[in-house]
Amino acid sequence: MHQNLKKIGAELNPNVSVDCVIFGFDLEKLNILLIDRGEISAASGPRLALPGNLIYNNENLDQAASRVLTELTGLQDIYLEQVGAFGDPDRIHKESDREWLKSIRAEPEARVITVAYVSLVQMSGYVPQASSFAKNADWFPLDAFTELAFDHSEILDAAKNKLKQQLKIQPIGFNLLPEKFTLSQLHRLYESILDKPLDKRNFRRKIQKLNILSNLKEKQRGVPHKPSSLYQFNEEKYQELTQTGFDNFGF
Amino acid sequence: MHQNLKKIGAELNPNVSVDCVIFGFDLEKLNILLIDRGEISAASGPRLALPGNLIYNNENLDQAASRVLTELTGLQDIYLEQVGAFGDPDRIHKESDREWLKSIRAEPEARVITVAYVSLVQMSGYVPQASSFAKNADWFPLDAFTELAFDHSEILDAAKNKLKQQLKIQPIGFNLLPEKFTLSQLHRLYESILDKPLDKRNFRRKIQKLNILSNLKEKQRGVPHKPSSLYQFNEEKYQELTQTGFDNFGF
DNA sequence: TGAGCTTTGTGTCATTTTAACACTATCCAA
DNA sequence: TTGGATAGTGTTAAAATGACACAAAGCTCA
Repeated sequence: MHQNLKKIGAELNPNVSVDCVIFGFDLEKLNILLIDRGEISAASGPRLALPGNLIYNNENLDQAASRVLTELTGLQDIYLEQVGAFGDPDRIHKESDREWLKSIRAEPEARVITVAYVSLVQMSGYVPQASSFAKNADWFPLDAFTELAFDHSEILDAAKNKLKQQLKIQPIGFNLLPEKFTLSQLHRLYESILDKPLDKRNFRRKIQKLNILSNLKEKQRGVPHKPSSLYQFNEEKYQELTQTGFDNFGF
Repeated sequence: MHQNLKKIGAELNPNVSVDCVIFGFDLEKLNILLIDRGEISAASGPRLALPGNLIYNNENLDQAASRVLTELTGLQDIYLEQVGAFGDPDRIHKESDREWLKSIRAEPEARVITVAYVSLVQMSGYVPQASSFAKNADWFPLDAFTELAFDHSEILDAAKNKLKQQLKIQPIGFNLLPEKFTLSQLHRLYESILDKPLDKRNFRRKIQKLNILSNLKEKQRGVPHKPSSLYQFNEEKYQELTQTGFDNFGF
């Protein structure tokens, strides 16, 4: 039987976990990083889940989120922002979830509250490598979605909303786009996050007024249409604006 | 010695707590509801703390917050909104805090992460009644502040910020003001929350355009100056706007 | 009783921001 | 060379913002 361990030092805390919602952009649409839990014998629940696991007692929540993300997917050095805590007593007790937990946890029946984190990365820079209990780790398009394990669909929704809000008070894009990018790509990114079309000319005017873009005197090559100018974020101004924020970027 | 209890059913969870940041408005300034932990013998740390305690394993976080608030301060039926989780491993291990925890917890050394909640109430409607381990519960002005127990000052800051943000995307005031109130009172409320002066005329113009106020054809009485018109929130429109929100209420 | 104190309540104007809208330029491919 | 695809650009009308000052109304107290 499972006994509680004394919760000091570097022991896993059986009651608190972290989950990571990692968004990636492939220059067309948003994707999310999920792990595959593999075949679940009896009740056939969803196989996909957010990367997440119990915390250790000697690490803080932010550290735990980074560690867990790395352990399950190999991704490193990602800035994670807290979304909030999820603590329904039954959140992990669906039949298919319990079965899986039995295979990976010392106290599979323990009540676990989880703290969710969100981040944005440039997909091409991060190739997931599954390990630990993740059978696989990969990017999945955010649209056309199936159900996730536990309450992870709910967490994903909360993360999406957080992201939308964030967009209104901070510049976003630095982590999601390659170093050189086109305004159309940035435009698509904003449309993906806000999940609504934005007028092209108005978008360009507004984003330019933020004064965080440098127009490299360089053009796309090899595209079967008029080539676009390439831009770069002015890192200094971008960081400055990230710190101070703006009251609203009213789209 | 303290043994871990099996974490099922209605047992306290030694690793997760909730803390409540309750703001009240006295028509002049913001106040916050705190409990007094009483005399602490040895190390003389702060006596004041946010009302908070461990959760039970069979309740969700929102329920736990409501219950704990009621148990410690007597306040009931308050809508609480989550601020976030705070989980530094040492957040409750200052000397004065440990000493106090020994007197009220079965596992005073356990690692505890806490989930913070925030709410707004009309002070006059809620008279705190301390009980449980709260020696006293009362309102304290938000300005001119001393340190709080644990990491509660940090939590308070986060709650204040949450409140400021909220103000920009939702109407606020319904819970904080008496049924009939003046525009000046609402004005002071907004200034208190945003912690900056707002132009009187511009404020009035803007708030009126929201279309959530009914001008009662009634005036203040007995004030030693020109009496103000009294207003009421149009509950229907207020709720509607609370649901849908607005993109920005740019002050 | 009227003079003084205090707070209410109100409008304008210049500037900025917003939303809506369509056509030409450039490159590649066939 | 033509057709297909995307890039890039400006105007206008309407709305929102921020700055700003003075008369009206009630109370108090000398």
